[in-house]
Amino acid sequence: MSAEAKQLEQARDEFVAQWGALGSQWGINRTMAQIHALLMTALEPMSTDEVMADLQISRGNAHTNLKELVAWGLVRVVVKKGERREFFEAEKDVWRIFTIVTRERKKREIDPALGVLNRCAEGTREMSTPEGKAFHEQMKQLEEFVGFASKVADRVGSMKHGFAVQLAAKMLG
Amino acid sequence: MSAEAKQLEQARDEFVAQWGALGSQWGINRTMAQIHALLMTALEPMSTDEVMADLQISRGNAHTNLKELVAWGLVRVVVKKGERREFFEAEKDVWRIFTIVTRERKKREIDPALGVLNRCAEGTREMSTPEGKAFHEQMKQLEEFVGFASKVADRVGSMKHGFAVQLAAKMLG
DNA sequence: GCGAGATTTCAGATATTTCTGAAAAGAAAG
DNA sequence: CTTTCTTTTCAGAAATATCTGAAATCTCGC
Repeated sequence: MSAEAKQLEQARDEFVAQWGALGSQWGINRTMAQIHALLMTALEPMSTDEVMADLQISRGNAHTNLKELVAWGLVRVVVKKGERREFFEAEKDVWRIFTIVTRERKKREIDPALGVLNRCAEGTREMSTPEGKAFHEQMKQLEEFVGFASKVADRVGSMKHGFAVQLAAKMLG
Repeated sequence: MSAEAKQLEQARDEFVAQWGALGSQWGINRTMAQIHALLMTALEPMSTDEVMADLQISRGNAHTNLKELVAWGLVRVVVKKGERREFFEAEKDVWRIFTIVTRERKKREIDPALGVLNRCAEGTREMSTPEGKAFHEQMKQLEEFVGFASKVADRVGSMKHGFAVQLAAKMLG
């Protein structure tokens, strides 16, 4: 193997390992993040067995996390002709990855919060004591803000790349 | 206790419990999120012992998480005259909470990612094989995007509320 | 319908994170 | 300096999350 190939392998290994570590920080399963990193930097779709071998993980683990990535929409199943096995291919376009993650995180992090705040604000609407009023007020403010974040996430998550770039330019300019 | 006081207590308990559960989703320790919820809805600063009693947790746990919240900047230590103990008070302004969390998450989630991508892009800059070029290209695109996210986070994290509202209006309008 | 190859599931094993409780260290008051 | 109240630390316990490996299920070609 050439020196360059070795260097590439090393860089890719670091990327996979570190992306996995970062995943943990992001509240994403380490293995799921590693598989994502592996597929993002693969030239060809990979089979479950290839993923297992590369990351040294069990079939069950590989399977579960591949399917989870497919559920997120970050990975597609690919069928090759003449092949009975499934192959997996990651979305590589950075903007698409971002919009997918935005939508997914909104669903998991923002929407449930909004539900809680709604109920807590509603249940204390008519209160007359200072404690009750203060609590209701705090819930209302949180609800308003999170509701706003929800709208922003929707908007950003469905933006076309070009439009986002324009908006960003305005923002940073 | 009046019916209204009971209802309030119930609403607050739900808020604390659910905010804690949400914390987990967000990659934040459950207890830390619960303490934050408790303090955000407290009229007066609370002592460690009050927090322990309300949440039914140990002193070590209460202490560690209170100090972590102080380190984030979401909670302030308050000294009352004639009192030897420390009291704790949460930041209640929603926009300030948001900017604090934005800065903290940037530091923990975005900056380290940028470091990894930088190194991986640099280490493969001069490669000549298709594999090497493709990998380098992918790293460069990720780096560019995450670098951009970093700038946006900085900008948002230091915006005044009024300005953010204006920008948001443009964005959602 | 049967066999071969592939996917899916899940009980138990591991690893990781979080919590407890008590001991040590610190700090104000006398 | 000593007492008393408070904060801090941390080893071991408990709770959670994740992974393994093998058995069950599915699916295609014949």
